[in-house]
Amino acid sequence: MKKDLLEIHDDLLARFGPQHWWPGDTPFEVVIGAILTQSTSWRNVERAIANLKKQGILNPEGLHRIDEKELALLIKSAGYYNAKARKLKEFMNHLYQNYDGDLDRMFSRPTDELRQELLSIWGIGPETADSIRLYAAGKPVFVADAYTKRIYSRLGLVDEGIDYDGLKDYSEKNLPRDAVIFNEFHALLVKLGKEHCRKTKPVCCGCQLEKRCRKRKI
DNA sequence: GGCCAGGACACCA
DNA sequence: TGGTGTCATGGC
Repeated sequence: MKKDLLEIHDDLLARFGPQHWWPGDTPFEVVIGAILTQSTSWRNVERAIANLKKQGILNPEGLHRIDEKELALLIKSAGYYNAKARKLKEFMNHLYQNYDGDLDRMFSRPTDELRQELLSIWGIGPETADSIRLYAAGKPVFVADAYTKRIYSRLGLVDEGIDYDGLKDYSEKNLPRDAVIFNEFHALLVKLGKEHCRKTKPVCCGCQLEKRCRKRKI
């Protein structure tokens, strides 16, 4: 079974090439992007990030100081902007109250404790917490998302009703525990999902995995 | 003009 | 515990 997911990883890597995830110049930028991209296309997030950079506040001090309502207007393009502004401020408050704004200190905590801590912050759920751990902190944890579920399900690897932790556990048990592979595989699954496994497409049309897909709509 | 996008939370039965 | 509604912009 372990060979199975790794084979898919290798197939996708050969097909699409390295994805160079996560887009972001610093770990802090990755954290902000992970929150902003919740249920939102990355293209819309890029505009919001560009606005924050333009204002010179894409750093811990800048986002800690800015007023929540003012922040909401700057990230408007990312959608759900009021909710996301609150989420960003909740994270910043936590970071300053516990680590004096030092992200490295936060990331130095044991991986499991870091997850629990991130989940305790309002607005950070399982996927965002794991995205932060993998792509910002470099921890070897798998990030499952809607594309992972759709693709695994269509390949018949998991049941459609599987939850987030089930997807994550399945992936981690069937792949080498390697941050580089977890990083690339998640990015490749998103790439595949965007191009070939959209919600309204019943199968992964045209891709190398087509033979393995079951012709059913989920 | 409808569907969808790199989720999470609140509320209710 | 599981299902549903809400948050919202922008590309296709």
